[in-house]
Amino acid sequence: MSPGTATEQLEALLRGTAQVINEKDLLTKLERGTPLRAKLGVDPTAPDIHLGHTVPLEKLRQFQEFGHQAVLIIGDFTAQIGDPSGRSKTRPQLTRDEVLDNAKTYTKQAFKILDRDRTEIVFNGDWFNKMTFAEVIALNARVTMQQMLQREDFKTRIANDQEVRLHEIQYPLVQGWDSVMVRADVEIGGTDQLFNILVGRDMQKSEGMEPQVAMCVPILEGLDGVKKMSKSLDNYIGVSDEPEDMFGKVMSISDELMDRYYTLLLGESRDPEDHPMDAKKALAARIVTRYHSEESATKARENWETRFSQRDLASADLPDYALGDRRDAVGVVADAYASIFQTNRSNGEIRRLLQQGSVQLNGEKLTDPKAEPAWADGDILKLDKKRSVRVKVG
RNA sequence: GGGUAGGUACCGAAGCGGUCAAACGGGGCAGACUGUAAAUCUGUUGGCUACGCCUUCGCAGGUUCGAAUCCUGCCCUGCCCA
Repeated sequence: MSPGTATEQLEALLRGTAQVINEKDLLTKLERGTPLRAKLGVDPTAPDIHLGHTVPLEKLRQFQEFGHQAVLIIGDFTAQIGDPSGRSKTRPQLTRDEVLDNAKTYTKQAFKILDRDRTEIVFNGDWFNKMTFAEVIALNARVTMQQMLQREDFKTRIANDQEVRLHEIQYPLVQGWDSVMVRADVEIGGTDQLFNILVGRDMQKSEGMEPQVAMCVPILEGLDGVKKMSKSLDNYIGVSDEPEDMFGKVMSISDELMDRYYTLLLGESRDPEDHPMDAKKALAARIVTRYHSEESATKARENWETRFSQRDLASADLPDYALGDRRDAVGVVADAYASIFQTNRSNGEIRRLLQQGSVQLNGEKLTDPKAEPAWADGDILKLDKKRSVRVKVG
């Protein structure tokens, strides 16, 4: 992509955004022809980034492609406060070590999307950890309580008689101050960040700076299609997920959600002539290609087809499960879940799964919890609809 | 500081001396149907060495044959007042 005129850039940059405050300011800034500083703040509350995070990251990269400077703020400090955005409850606070660990993997993954050479990484702890209490108070004096309480999240919580703790009210302030510190021209964020970003504008104005443009991108829904994609809800597709997983997760979404993913992740709409399933396979393959490679996408697709369309587990590529000490149905299934799928299930739960006909051994339902089948090398053990393993003995 | 309403399983919310591992709804999980879709239907949803046993109803004690339910103290939250 070449820099293009200011108007061309504007048009491209506005694509896929939900709200921009305001377009005129953005155009003015673009017309100056000097590289803009586009800020994106991320709180490393969890190590892995998922497709939900990629929406603003892709937007940031678009700025880079036009020759602008990306400023990625790692909220090592803010992560410890906990962003109340979209939250109905106070977030648990993280320790500094957890945050720094998360930050490391986070940036590594972010560079799957961003151009490293045109990204400036800063930690907001660099300035906040140095602030004196007097300075903190002074920061607080810049805004009014009423302004902070205008925030939707707080309003609803208050309306529902739920607690709002004072430190949460500080969050927008802190995020806003980041904008001052990095002299942001534009701040990118999800629509739930609008309030915080606007506080940044106010802060910059009061510092005599030109206010940043608030650019909000839509929030990506998670696999359930309702709630926002997040690690804690376990409804996410991680950019580091294995190709097979990634492909499978995309295939499990609803058709409506697929349309949403098409626009938000690929920036286009799907061909309504295509069969929804084919469209979904295409989407899945493109996502896998983006974060892995075309080969792994093709492979993932083929394997998915033999496994789920043709239900041919025998020729599918399945993880190997080395039989442990226990040989009874409950023991083996529990162990397989734990060792291969990192899923801990209680014996009672496994017993239920067996009785409900979830488990199959070489295509035969295994319903007796106490059964001790004669396990053989290469047995196909299907734990549930989505999870199967190939048994290895000894 | 005073008054008042509360703290029940993943969430919301019943229960208010035994029949309570705790109604109901949501969510989750599994099965059927299918396109590993949605919708729908069914089952299930504390743990275990399982017709029994153990741990749960903010925490700690107490009353009682017996407590989520009664009493005492403590902790926490909302609301009103100061």
